[in-house]
Amino acid sequence: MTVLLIDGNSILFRAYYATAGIPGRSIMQTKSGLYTNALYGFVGMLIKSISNIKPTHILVAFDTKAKTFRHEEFDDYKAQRKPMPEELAMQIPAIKDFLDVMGIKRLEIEGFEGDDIIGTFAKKAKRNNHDVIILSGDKDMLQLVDDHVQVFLTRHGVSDLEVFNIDNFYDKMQISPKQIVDFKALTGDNSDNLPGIRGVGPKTAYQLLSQFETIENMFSNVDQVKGKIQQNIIEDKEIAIRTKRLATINCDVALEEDIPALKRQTFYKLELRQFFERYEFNHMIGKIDAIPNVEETFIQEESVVNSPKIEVDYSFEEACKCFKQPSFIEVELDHANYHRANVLGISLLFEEKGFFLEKERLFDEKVMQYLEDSSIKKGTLDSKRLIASLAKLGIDVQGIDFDVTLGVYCVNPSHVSNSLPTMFSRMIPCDLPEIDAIYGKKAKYHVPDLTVYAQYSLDKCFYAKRIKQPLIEALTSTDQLSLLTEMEIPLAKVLAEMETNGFAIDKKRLVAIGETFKQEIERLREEIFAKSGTEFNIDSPKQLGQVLFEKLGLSTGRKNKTGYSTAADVLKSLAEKHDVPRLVLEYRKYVKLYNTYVTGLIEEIHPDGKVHTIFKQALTLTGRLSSTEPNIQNIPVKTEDGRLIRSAFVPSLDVLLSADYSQIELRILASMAKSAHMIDDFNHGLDLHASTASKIHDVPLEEVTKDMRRYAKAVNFGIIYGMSDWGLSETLHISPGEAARFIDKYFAIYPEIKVFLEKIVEEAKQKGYTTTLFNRRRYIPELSSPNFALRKFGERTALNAPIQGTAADIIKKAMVLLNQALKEANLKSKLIAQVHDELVLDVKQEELETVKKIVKEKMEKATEIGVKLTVDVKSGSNWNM
DNA sequence: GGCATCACG
DNA sequence: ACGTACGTGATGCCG
Repeated sequence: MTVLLIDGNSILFRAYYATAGIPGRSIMQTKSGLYTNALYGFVGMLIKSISNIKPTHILVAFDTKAKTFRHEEFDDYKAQRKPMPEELAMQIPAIKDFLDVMGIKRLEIEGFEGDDIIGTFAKKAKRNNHDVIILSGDKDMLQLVDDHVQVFLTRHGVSDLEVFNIDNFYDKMQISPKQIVDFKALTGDNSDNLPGIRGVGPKTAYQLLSQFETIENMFSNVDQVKGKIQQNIIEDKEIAIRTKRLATINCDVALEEDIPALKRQTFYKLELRQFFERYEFNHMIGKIDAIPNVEETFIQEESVVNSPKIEVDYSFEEACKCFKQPSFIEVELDHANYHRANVLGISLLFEEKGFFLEKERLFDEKVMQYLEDSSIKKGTLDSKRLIASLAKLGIDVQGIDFDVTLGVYCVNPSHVSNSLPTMFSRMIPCDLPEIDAIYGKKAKYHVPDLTVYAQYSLDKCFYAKRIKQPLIEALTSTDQLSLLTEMEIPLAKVLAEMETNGFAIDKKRLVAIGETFKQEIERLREEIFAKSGTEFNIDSPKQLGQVLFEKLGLSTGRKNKTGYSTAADVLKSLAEKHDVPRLVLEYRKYVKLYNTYVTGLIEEIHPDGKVHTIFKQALTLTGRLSSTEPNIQNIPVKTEDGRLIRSAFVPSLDVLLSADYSQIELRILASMAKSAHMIDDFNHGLDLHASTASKIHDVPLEEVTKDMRRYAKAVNFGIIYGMSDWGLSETLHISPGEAARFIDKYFAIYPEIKVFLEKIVEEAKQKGYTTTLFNRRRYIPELSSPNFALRKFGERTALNAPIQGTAADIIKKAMVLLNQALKEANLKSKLIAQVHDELVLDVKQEELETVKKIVKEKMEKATEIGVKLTVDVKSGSNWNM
């Protein structure tokens, strides 16, 4: 039996200072701003120790903030010690969490230091003939070394340890373990603020201890000490005796627990893995298997799941008998992109039994009836994926009333993960494999045996079913259930239809446009080479930087992590001085258009001549959608050449219709802040930016110049993003002073806005999250960061998220209402895209006027927010309108 | 796989 | 003194 006793505070300090405060390197943090450097060092040290020492019992002892008997006895004890840095103190709860996850005993006792707890347990352990290893960064611990006790001291960092035991002790220290305290009594200890005997340094101390062994013996024979030191010894005797007493570790602390309480408990890989994910120690996840558990091997089944999992039943007849019951359904596909995939089959988890139906079975009448029966409720992991996948087989899935991913998204958008095991294990113990473990990834992608993916599929349902109730409870308690059931779940169906509808692309036109871009690129490339006098890879920021800043000697602008920035604004400022930066900007524009929007887009065209994007419904932290494969939310619009790309987006019916909310975020701001002026301007159909400009400059509306409007517009937008005077000055190319005056003037005009912005940040700080009109939450942990920049970031996020999120809510509601209205009116026209504040429809010519009316009506009336919502509707033969 | 860049609202 | 507007996705380079 080996007992490992760890001096928690001492190791923490070592771990913290080993990686903090190195010039030019900031303290390790997670994305959300949690400091993790000490945690990281501690975790690494502990895992290494467990692996090497394989202790049966472990204790981590901590100091408490309370005073100890040493303070009672000596006011100045450790008086000069700086307080623990805040960045370290805040990591302690995480370290304690880690110990709990690892099943390791931890202890702190008021009135005693960690040392005393360790000394006491060491004494108990050796009485029972256990081997003891003490881990610390503090040399004081060396006094505990004896024939049963070894001390491992940190040397560099926390994982490089030096072993002290009874055999090597004298060689290393030239004194015995017991003399450590005598040595301190003679020389004093600066770190504990303990005085020694004046004039006695290490050399004299060694000499005195070899002569007298202990200080008590020395005092009894002080006449044998020569010279001036004798006088000091006599005068400082009491001080030295006190120092010895204070430096001596108390090995007789009255403890309730004995050695058996330190026995290591089994740890669970899943919990540990969750812990590593939470603190972004990603590379440690792969090492979990190597950590010896209590029984050396991980007990996989024990209490990982409380109820036995359900085995797949392949019997079709048995499945049919359950078709009156609600179920959880998951579809298995042979491709990551469900629009390009073939259905392998579906798993159905009923109340007690689970089945897998292969694709062919889905066309059976009884199955189709079950799936299309809206009165029988079904839960899913991703309803949009299920609906779209089965729609291709001609099955119109009905009755979906739950979607666990959307449920988690509503509870906390940051809890949604690409990895189902990660997402599930936040709520319940989960040993579901990663999808890559079933299908492989990249080049290793393959469809495994039916039995493999069928069981995997059913397992997914199993976990989904188990977290349904906790999710509903969570959503009910936060008043978010209707956000899920009345907004997100109905929207999933609408989005599935939109994606399936697809957006038609005029490929010939796109190719032709691409040809002209290609020529431009070639021409610009030659000219750049000629004017810079060298041939290089213009696409490499590194090489471009060398040419611009070294060869051509242009003045360097911003720097970034890898070198000098060659970003657009930097090149723009250089364009006046030299042709090359101007040409590079042109070149980049065409390369972007060609690579991303010609070549890239063409690859995304399906055999039906359309692109079928995937709207990510549970990804953004604000509630917006995002779009991938291809992203149809960032198709160029700002430049003439860019708009050519848009002209290749065409109707598959007769005509395209685009409807966009006019300045919806500013209207939401006006509404939330109850800004009378701003609400009035919007309700009277005024140009808000012009109106703002007129108020700022105190001129009539007619006298507002273009520049005045442009400035006002920048301020209006900046408000939504939580701008600073500096940020505004950068975008407007004015001085920060001028920008600050603009902002002051703005708040004087709209005082309610200022109050609102302050209130919303304050409330977010207090609650830890923000909410939208429809109770969507975004948690903002950065608000409590000690890091100034992160905290400021949190504040900007806090005022942007409710606005951006409410806009997202409103258009989502409008989409559900609009889709419903189009169906009820039996129209063939259909929704095909959403771009945050814009909806695009593919319209039958004869329905155009009707559809325009319905779209405008549904969007403008989607929600009443106390400010008029205005929608502009356009139509055309392509998306460039 | 991270970074820089640039497309959108 | 800090470090600098919110939210996304696709691409090419580079270690």
